[in-house]
Amino acid sequence: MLLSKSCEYGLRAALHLASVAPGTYVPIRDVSTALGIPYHFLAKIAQAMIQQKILASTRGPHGGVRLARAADQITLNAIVLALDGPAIFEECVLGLPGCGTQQPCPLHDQWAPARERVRAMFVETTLDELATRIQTQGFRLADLTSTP
Amino acid sequence: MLLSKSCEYGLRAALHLASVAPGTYVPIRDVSTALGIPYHFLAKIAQAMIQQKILASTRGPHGGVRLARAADQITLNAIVLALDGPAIFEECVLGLPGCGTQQPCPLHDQWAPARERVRAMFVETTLDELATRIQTQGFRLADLTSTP
DNA sequence: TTGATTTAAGATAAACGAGTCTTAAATTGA
DNA sequence: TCAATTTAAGACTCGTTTATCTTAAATCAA
Ligand code: SF4
Ligand code: SF4
Repeated sequence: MLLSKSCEYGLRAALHLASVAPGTYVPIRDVSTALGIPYHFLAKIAQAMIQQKILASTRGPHGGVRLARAADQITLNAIVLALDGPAIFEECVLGLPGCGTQQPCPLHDQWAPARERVRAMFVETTLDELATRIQTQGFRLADLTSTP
Repeated sequence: MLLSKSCEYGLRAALHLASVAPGTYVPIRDVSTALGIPYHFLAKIAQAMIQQKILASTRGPHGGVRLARAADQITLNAIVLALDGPAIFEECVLGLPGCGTQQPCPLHDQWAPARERVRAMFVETTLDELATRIQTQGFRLADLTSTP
C-alpha cells in the first residue's frame, strides 16, 4: 500500500468536501456516512488536517469541517505530506537508509524517475480538478458495492 | 512504504546472491551479516522464497541458499510477487475496492499509468542486470553508515 | 558413528497501524 | 439558562507486521 489508510481516508474526505458543498461546514459524521469511513477514525484524521491548515472547523449545531482554502489552492500533495509525511517520496525501494545520488543502490536509475512521476501526480493535481470530474463525470469516492 | 520489509530484505538477499557467488550455496547467516538483516527473520523469508522456487537450499556444512535459476532468468517482479503478492500493482491509490476501468475513481487517469511504470520497472529488471552494476560500479546493498 | 554445521518449522514477543470508546469543550437554538 | 449538537483530545483495543527464540531435521567430515 503506497499511502496509509489515514491518508487514503483524508484524501477521499477532502475530495468529498470539495465536490459536495464548497465553503460550507459539513459534519464529520456526514462525511463518514457518505464515504463509508469509520467515524471516530475519520474524526482523528480531520483533527490532524485541521492542525495542518488543510481543513477548518467549527463546533456545535451547524458545525463541521470545510476546506481551509479554495479547492484549486489545495494539491493532493499537501494532504499526503500532512498525513504521511515526505517519506514515500524520499525512500529507497530497497529500504536502504541515506537515499541520495551519493550512495545509490543499484535500482536508483529506474526507481528515482518512477518515484518522481508518482510525486508529480500528487503535486500537479488539485482538489478542484478532481471535484470537477466527480461532478461532471460521476467518478466514485466510495465503495459502491456495499449498502448504497 | 511501497514494499514490505520482508520483500525489501528478500530482494536485497537475492541481489547479494546474484552478485557475490552465482551458483554456490551461501549460508543465510553470511547473507544476514553482509546485509545487516536480522538472521532469523531472513531465514523465514528465505523459506518462502525456496517454496516459491526463487531460491534453492541444502543443509549441513557447506550448505546454504542459492538462486534456483540463472540470475538473468529471475526478474525483480518474480520476487515481489512471491513475497508481497500482486496487490501493489492492482490497488487503487485511494484504497477503493473494485479497481478497474468500469468503476474508476477520479484519480484513475493519472494513477494507472504511474502504477504501470513502477510495475514495468520490476518486470523488466533481472537480478543479473543489477548484479552486474553492483560488481562493476560498486552500488550498495547495505547500510554503509553502520559498522562497516 | 559422532559431532559440528546449517536449514526447517513453529512458538513467542514486540512494535506498529488501524479502529473503537469515553469524556471534555465549544456552539447553537429553544 | 438549558439541552442538543458537534469537534477536541486522548486512552484503549485489536490485528498485522516485524523480529526473536527454541527445537527438530538434514548434511557433511572426521
Ligand atoms: S539509490 Fe535510488 S533508490 Fe536507492 S536509495 Fe538512493 S535514491 Fe533511493
Ligand atoms: S480508478 Fe484507477 S486508481 Fe481508482 S481504483 Fe480503478 S484503477 Fe485504481
